[in-house]
Formats: sequence, structure tokens, C-alpha cells
Amino acid sequence: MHVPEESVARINEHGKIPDPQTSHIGPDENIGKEGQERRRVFESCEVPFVRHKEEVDAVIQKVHKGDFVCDIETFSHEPEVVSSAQLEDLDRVDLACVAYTQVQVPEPDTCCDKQKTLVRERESKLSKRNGCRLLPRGVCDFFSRNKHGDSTKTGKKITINIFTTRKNLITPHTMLIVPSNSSYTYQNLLDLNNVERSTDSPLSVIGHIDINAYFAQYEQIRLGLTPQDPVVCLQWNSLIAVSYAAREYGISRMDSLQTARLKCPDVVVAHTAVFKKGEDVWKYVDYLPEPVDHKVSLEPYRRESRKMMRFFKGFCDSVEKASVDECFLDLGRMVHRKMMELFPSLREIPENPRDTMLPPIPDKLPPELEETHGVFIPVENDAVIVSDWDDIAMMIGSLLGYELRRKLKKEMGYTTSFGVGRVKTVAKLASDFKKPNEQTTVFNRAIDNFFDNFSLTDFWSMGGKIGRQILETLQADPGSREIRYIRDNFSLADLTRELRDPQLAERLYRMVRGEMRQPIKQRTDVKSMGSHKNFRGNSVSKPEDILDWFKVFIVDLVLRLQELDDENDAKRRPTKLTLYMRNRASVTCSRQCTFPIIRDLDEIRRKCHELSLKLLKELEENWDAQRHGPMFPSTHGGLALSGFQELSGYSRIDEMIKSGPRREQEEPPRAVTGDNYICLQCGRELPASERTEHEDYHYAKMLDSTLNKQSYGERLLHGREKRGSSGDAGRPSKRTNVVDVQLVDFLQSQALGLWNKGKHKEDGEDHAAEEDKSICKVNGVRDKWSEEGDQESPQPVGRLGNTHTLLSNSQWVGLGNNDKDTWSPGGGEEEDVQTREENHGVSHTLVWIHAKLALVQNLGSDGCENDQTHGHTDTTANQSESSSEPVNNKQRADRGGKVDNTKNNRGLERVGQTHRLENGGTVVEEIVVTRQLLQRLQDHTNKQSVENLWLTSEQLAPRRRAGLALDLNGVQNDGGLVLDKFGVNFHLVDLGNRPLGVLEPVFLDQVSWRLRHERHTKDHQQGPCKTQSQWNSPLSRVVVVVVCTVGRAVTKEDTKSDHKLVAGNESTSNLLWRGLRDEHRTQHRNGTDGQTRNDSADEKLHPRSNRGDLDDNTNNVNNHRQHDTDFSTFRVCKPTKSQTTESTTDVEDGDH
DNA sequence: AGTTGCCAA
DNA sequence: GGTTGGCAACT
Ligand SMILES: Nc1ccn([C@H]2C[C@H](O)[C@@H](COP(=O)(O)OP(=O)(O)OP(=O)(O)O)O2)c(=O)n1
Repeated sequence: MHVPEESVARINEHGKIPDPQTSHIGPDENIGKEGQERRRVFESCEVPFVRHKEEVDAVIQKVHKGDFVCDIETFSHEPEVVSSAQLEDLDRVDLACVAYTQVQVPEPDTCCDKQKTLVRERESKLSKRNGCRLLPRGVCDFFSRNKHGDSTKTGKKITINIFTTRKNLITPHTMLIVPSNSSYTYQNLLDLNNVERSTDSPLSVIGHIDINAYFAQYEQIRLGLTPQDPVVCLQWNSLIAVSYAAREYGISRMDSLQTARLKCPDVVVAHTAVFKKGEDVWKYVDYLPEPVDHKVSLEPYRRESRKMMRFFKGFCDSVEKASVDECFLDLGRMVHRKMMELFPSLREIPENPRDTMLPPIPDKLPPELEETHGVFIPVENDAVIVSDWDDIAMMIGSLLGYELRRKLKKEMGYTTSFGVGRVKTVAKLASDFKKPNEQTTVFNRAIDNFFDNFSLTDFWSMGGKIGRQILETLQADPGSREIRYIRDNFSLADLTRELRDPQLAERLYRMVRGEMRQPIKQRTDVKSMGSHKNFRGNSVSKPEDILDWFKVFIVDLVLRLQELDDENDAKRRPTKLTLYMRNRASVTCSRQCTFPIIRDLDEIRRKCHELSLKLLKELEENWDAQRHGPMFPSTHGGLALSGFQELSGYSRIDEMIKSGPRREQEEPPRAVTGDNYICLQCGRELPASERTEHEDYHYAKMLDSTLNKQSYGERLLHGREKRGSSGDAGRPSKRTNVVDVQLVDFLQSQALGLWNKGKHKEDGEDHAAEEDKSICKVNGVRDKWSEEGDQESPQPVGRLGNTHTLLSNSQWVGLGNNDKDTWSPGGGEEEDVQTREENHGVSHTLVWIHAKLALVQNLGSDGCENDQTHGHTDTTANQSESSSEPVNNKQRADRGGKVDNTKNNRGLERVGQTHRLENGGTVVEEIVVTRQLLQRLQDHTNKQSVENLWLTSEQLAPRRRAGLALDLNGVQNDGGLVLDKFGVNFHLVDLGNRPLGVLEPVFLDQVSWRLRHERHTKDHQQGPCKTQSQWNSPLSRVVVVVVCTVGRAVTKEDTKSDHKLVAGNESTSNLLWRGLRDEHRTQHRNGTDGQTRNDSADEKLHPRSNRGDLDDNTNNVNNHRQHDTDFSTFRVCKPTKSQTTESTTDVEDGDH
């Protein structure tokens, strides 16, 4: 590369803004050894470092013409030209935007640092005083950033920094109350309380919430890092999400990994989870996966997103999922309720509400409204004026937004941005206005003003061709407050005439006035589900090559269906499959087909397989190679499921037939003949009385087939054995008949032992007290808000009854063999079931559940090679038989693993497959036959005066993989709630068996978990534990233990009579789970010690260990379920900034 | 109903 | 850049 001496852009080794005094890069002969080395690095990283001034100018022009609204005339892009006076000017000049380039000047001694400092000062001043929209600054290897701040590759690359400031964003110090005659009627207010009409009311309040840097933040939480760690989410070689800490270094979306590392060597890089070709699970891997044999899985983010949606739905009655990290909330009802509460006089509704105007607002706002949160857009003269009820409504919306964000932060750890406005478009722009961890409220009278900060193309749906066309047609000058221009100069008729599209014209007309009212679509389930992949080079050069990818796609899709099944009572089934293909010429073709509703997911998998081949064949046959070029080599392939229909049981079968696919394609209908019914699954005709049980049989079979696959450990082990012969790598091997009794016993003993507080002296009342405080705090806030707070969001509820007794019996009974493929009423459990029936006189149905439990075991961080052992349980063996035969270390070793005793000097047996991570930790995963655990638990429960232990699968709210529903009729807590659900927690303990935290499959709060762990380690003079890797210190080895809690599901009684229990919406269920955990903690604290322990098993694993208590940990939440016990990350480098401990970040942080 | 293109995160 | 998802317009 030719390097002219002048015009050199500089980057130092750390990718930060260069120091011209010390780094100069010129032609090879001039730059010396160091320079040459630096150049080598730069070149290998594709970061250009030499630019001519002309090129810089060209860039400026492009930036100018592009998405950025820049007034480059104001000052030169030459940094040294910018004087402080000019910068001062910016304020006065009212620039819509400022762009400047961080381009090096010829003279090596030019001080761009000075300029940098000036700008930084200015920037921070502006951002403090104004609602400044800052784009990430830093070195960027592409031309420019688009409006989202993403790096956009448009041709040549250049080092460029851009920031924008926007005018009219002054946050006022005062809010003026200027009551005037109201423009709104009582009816307008009443409409707010009607979910059908609220969005059309002039008093409407819409919220939009956006998770900051979502994927990156997810990874940050998953990895136990803090918001200060520069975490990025990597997909192949490019970043798809960048945390705000990483943005500080100028890292942006679409940067390459190399660029990111240049900009910040300490960047924490988490690659997305991946499927390895041939395997049937996604996981996070500890290497950099390659596209050639991996497929990305974004399911962790979707799953978390669904969980958040449930959270939002628990908060607000009308929620629209807008994307994986965004949703709209119609706050109408909540606002209405709050208004009634704060302004009781409004409760008196006049006779004719449509014609009666509301009274003027009071002179003085109630105290609750006096404290505001975040930015309020001023109406004029930098003042926020509250003059009518719509402003009050908006203020309440803002308060609600703050409340929601605070709760979400507490429950799930996420920081968010929130926008409040009267319509969706305004709310969306508002939430994007200040980020991260901020919120913006736009009063109706401030909308016009607010829009001045945006371009037309900032509106949703206007970001593409259409937006540009409109601007062109209307001859609006981009960057010249074109929204105002359109609003002021075009009537609806004008727009209709100019745009020649009445629909578009009306949309635009309303949009620029903030009057585009759209309903909140209350759907939160997906309508389609796709699995796609781009193929590089010739990796898919003939039809056969894609077949392996089809397998991956289908596994992906079916797993996702399974997830949805687990999470929802309503089972949705796809009826359409679409195949997408793209060739070298970028021609995409698709082909779709319809298939019948199939209940069994394994059956769906087979069907998709068959159909995908059919579709491929058809696509090939119909491919017009003349027009589109050859179909192969292919550059892209994908499969998508759509046409979802609900499997909602018998009552709706007729509906299903009516609205479903064509009759001849359907599964045989489930006909009810007299007292019999015909099973849809197997076609058998059975007595109606056996229907539910029979359903469960199929349900269990389905679970078995989908859940009880090879474990991660198994795959690793098999992979090791067969290294080199990848023949059937993808197929789960037949389960081996090894029951890991020791593990089960161990888990059991832990479950029992750990509950027992008081055995452990070091952790104790202090933590418990703190825990209590935090709970109180939550309750306090909720109460402050409203009496129905409990229903609105998942919060701890009243105390539960005798749940602790569930854990106090070690006489667990093994289960018989349920893996029969034949059906008989009662199945293998006939005797048990009958016994229970006799005992309690309540009919019940057995649920067969197999589940995966993950065991994580960290065995040191000294970097020594960790040996691998492996074990798994057999789900088919007679449990009582095999459970008497512990699998010892030797046997484990004989099965292909070794036991590293040197690492076990604390007596911790190494169980399962270990897997060495870069940071020295190890991960073990085991399959445990949950059923075995559950059976014992249940058996015991039965003895504890629980009338009916069994819950039908219909009643099982199957949100979790590891779980069994318990129908605990008659067990009531103080609040009269029935407990009937069972779950599994993963408890982390150190080698001394002291509790470190809880990893529960669902509802885990990583933040509090981490904090607690920090506290723990601090107690032990280890200093704060900030990152996952620190879990791996020899002093805080971690074991996952299983304990049991009981939660809520709808019982038969609930469904029949109007039970006290609120019928199972998600939030309630969530809430009860929380409550239950609290209960455990309480009972635990009270020193319950009725447990019998399996001491021998315990001793094997933890000789001399202290039994810790879980006191500290029971309120923790974590939801990353599937393979999340694999904490591995592609960690490029430890963050050096991470000395700071995580502060208890609150949403307040960004508000001032 | 199937297919494509656009828009978005 | 890649991997998703919704939807409207067209066939
Ligand atoms: N082209 C894109 C844009 C986004 N995303 C994913 C990654 C993001 O984390 C998530 C949310 O997108 P946002 O546009 O909301 O961006 P972020 O959440 O990353 O950042 P911000 O804080 O600006 O919202 O969607 C993606 O995969 N590809």
C-alpha cells in the first residue's frame, strides 16, 4: 500500500484516539520498527490508516448526503481548525447536527488532542444540559455510521468520528403548572379505561420500551459481568450488539472482531450460541465457531425476550411485542386508575360524559407527580408546561414507565430506555431519544417541537426507499426540520396529490402531526419461525450439501416449538413450511407447502424433513437458470414454519377442523363416541374417563422424545471416542443404562442439607436480614403504587404453608419403567396411582416427565488440563435396582474419563463431563432423571397430608424443562393459595458447601445472584467476585445442587370452582413462584430441621463439609436454561477495567 | 394460497 | 456484514 506522508490517520495499539506526539505512521522506511509492526497489525485487521485529504472530503460529502444531518460548513473537518470559539458557537448557531472527522493532519505535531478535549468537554456539557443524542465516538473502520450508529460499509474506509447534537433538547429545571380550561371530555377519560378505545382517545398514553444493547446486555448478565464491562455480542466475525461500555471505545455494531479488539483490547467478546453441524442442540462454545460447520442460534435472546414479555404483560394489560427487544404498552387503564386515585373528583362522571368537559387541572400537582423521571420535551422557551389532563396523563405514563423499568431491572437485571407519547410513533422516537438507561416523555403540545430533532426517515417504516422518495417528491431538504416543513406546507389534499397514494398520504399527514393512531396488537407469539443460514464459498455447491443444514434447521425449529410448548399452556402447531434458497446472483426463491396439524413434535420433525426434501426438489425443478443463474452453489438456505394454529383440546376440535387446513390433510379427528373418545395421536378408542391420563401418556412420550436426548457430556464423550469418524455424530446415541445414583443421592442430600440453615455459622443472619430488607423494599414500592400491584407484576406474595416438608424426607422411592411404548391405563404406575387414589379419594393422572438437569462444577483455575469424566442416567432402567449401585470414580474413568484427584483435595468428586475453559474453569453437564427425584419428593409429599399429588398435563404450566406438577389440593398458604407446582433450583455452593447463589431455570435474577456472591466472597476475604471466571478460583469452587421448591399451577379445583387462586396468567404464576421461594427462605431461617439426610451419599461427595444454608440465595433469579450452565465464552481478554465492583445500578442512574 | 420485496431489530 | 420477524403487494 502506498503511504503518502501527509494526511495520516492514526490509531494506537489500543484502538483509541491516537496521540500524534507519539505515533506517526508513514511509509515503511520512515516509520521504524515499531511503526512497521503497527502497520502490519493494522493491515491484518483491515483498518486503513492512510487517507488523502480528498478522500476525507469525499467522505464528508457522503456523510452529508447520507443519513446524517450535518452542517459541515460551520467548521472544518480539520481538527486543528476548530477553535474553542467555534465550539462555543455551536450552541448559539442551533445546529441540527455536527459532524467532525478525526482525521490526522500532515504535521505530526498538530495537536488534535486539544481539539479532542474541547469537543469532549463540549460534548459532556451538552449532553448534561441538553437531551443530547450522542453517537458513539471512536475509530471506525468504515465510512460512516448510519442513523443507528452502526458502522456502514459504503466503499472506502476511513477513520472517522461523528457525533451529533440536537437542538431543542434542553431539559428544563422547572415544570410550570398552567391550568387552563380542559380540551377533553369525560368520555375521553373513560375511553382510557377501555382497551378497545384507549389508543383513540386524545388522552391516550403509549409507552415504548427498548432493552439497551440487548444481545450484549444479555451476554453481560449471562456471564455475570457488570454494565461497566465492555461486552460485545459476536456473530461469526462481526459484532451484532455492543454494550454501552464498549461503545465508549468507539466500537459499534458491524465492526469486525479485529477492529473491536484494536479499539479496545479488553473487550469481552461473547459469540452467539451455535449449533454445530450434525449436533442437535445449541450451546455456547468456548472457541470461535466457524460458519462452515456451525449455525447461529439466537434462541437465548428470544427466550429471554419472551420472558420479558411475560413480565410486561404482568405489568400492563395491553402489550405489543415489536421486536426481540422492544414492545409497546398501552398504559391507558393504568393511567386511568392512577388518575382516579390522584384526582378523586374525576370519579364523578356527569350524565353526559361525551359533552361534558373535564375540569381544569388543579394548581398544585399531587406530591406523587412532583418527582419526575428522565427527560421531558419542552414545549417552548425550554419550559415544560403542564396545562391540561393530557399532560397529567403523560406524566403518569412517565411514572409508570419508570416503575416498569425499575422492576425489570430488579427482576431481570436489564437497563432499558423508555418513551412516552400519545401514539406509537412518538413513543418509539422518544425511547430512542436518550439512551441508555433513560426515559423521555413527550407531551402532546411538545410533539411538534420534538419532531424537529428528527428526520422523516427516523419514523418507523420511513427509513428506506419510501422515506427517501417522499422527501424527494416533496422537495424536502433533509436535515432542515423536514417534518415541520411537511406539516406546515402540505395539506392532506396536497400530500394525496403529490404522493399519488391516498393511503400513504394520510399516513404521512398523521405521522408528522403525531396523530398516527395505531392499535396495540396484543399478540406476543410469533407468527412465523425461521431458521436460516448464509453459505460461504462453495460449501453448498450441490443439493446434497444442503441436506445436513436442513437437519440443523429442523432441529432448531423443533426445539423452539418445544420451548414454546414448555412455556405455554396453549400448544401451537405450524401448518406451513417454507424453503428459501438464494444463489450467487443473489436471487432468492421460496417454496411453501401446507401440512396437517401434528401434535407430536417428533412427528413434526419427520414431516419437516420429508417436506423440505420435497420443496427442494420442486424449487430445483422450477428454477429458471436462464434468468437467475444456476441455483448452486447456493449462498443462502432457510426453512420457516408458519400458519400456527392452537391445539386447544377437545372443545375446540370442531373449530380446528373449520379453520384448519384442508380436511384430507388433517390428522384423524378426535371423535367422541358415546362415553369413548378416539385419540388423535394413536387413533385408539378409549373411555372418556381415561382421556386425560391418555393425553398425558402422549405428552410424556413427547417430552421423553424431545427432552431426553444425549446430554452435552455424552456428546462430548462420544465425540472423543469417535474422533476422526464423524459418521453419526449428529444422531443421539442410544441411552446407556447407567444410573448415576450417586449424583442423584448427592443432589438429594444437598437439597435436604442446604435447606438446613444454622448448620453453617459463617453465613447467617446478616444476609438473611439484608434479604428481607430487599423484599420489603419491593413490597413497599408496590404498595405505594396501588393495591393491585400484586396482580400487575411479579412480586413476592404471602407466606406459603408446609412447603418445606417437601424436602424433609430422604426415603425417595424409585420409579418403575415408564418407557413402555404400549398404553395401559395407569401405565407402569398403576399400583402407585391406585394406592394414592385409595388413600385420598381424588382422581389423578400421572405425568411422565424426563428432564435435563445440568450440573456445573468448577474444579480449579490453575490452567491445568482438566480431565474428563462422564456419566449419565438411564431413564429406562428400573430405578430402585440400579440406584443401589453407585457409580464410582473408577467406573467413570473406565467409561472414558479420568478422575483428577489432585484437583479434588477438598473431597469433591468430579462428576460428569468436564470441559476446560479458557479461563481455567470447568463445566460439567449431566442428565439426571428428574422423575426419580420428583417421584421421591412426591411420595413424601403424599405423606404430608397432601390429598392429591398428581396433576394432569393440562394443568401443568410447563414453563420449565425440569419440573413436575404437583396438585396439592388442600395445601393452602395464609392467603389461601394452592400450591401445586414443582420446580428445580440450581444452587451453587463452594467447596465448603457454603451457598454461593441460586441458579434457577426460570426467574433468576443474575444481578442479585452476583451481588450475593460478591458478598459471600467478601466475607471470606477474597475480594469482590466480578466475573464468571472468578467463580473458578480454587477458593470458590462451585457445584450445582438441586433443590426443590413448590410453585403454583392451576389445579382441578381452580378450573372448576372459582378458587381463590387467580387463574393462571403468567404474571401470577411468576409471582407465586417468587412467593414460594420467599417462603422457603423464611422457613429455613426459622431453623426447620426435620430432614433426614442421606449422609452416606453426602459424605462421599463432601466429607467434613459444612452444610451451608441457602438463606441468602433463595430469592435469586436466573433464567438461562438450556445450556447455560456452560459458562464458556469466547473471551478475548479479561477486562482490565473490571476492578470496580458492580454498583447497584438503578434506573435512577441515568436520570439526572 | 403462494411468492416477493420492503422494512425493521 | 448475518439471522431473524412482520407485512403488504403481487401472482
Ligand atoms: N441489524 C440488526 C439490529 C439488531 N439486531 C439485534 C441485536 C440487538 O441487540 C437487538 C436489538 O436491536 P436494537 O436496534 O434495539 O439495538 P441494541 O439493542 O443493540 O442497542 P440500542 O441500545 O441502541 O437499542 O437486535 C440484529 O441482530 N441485527
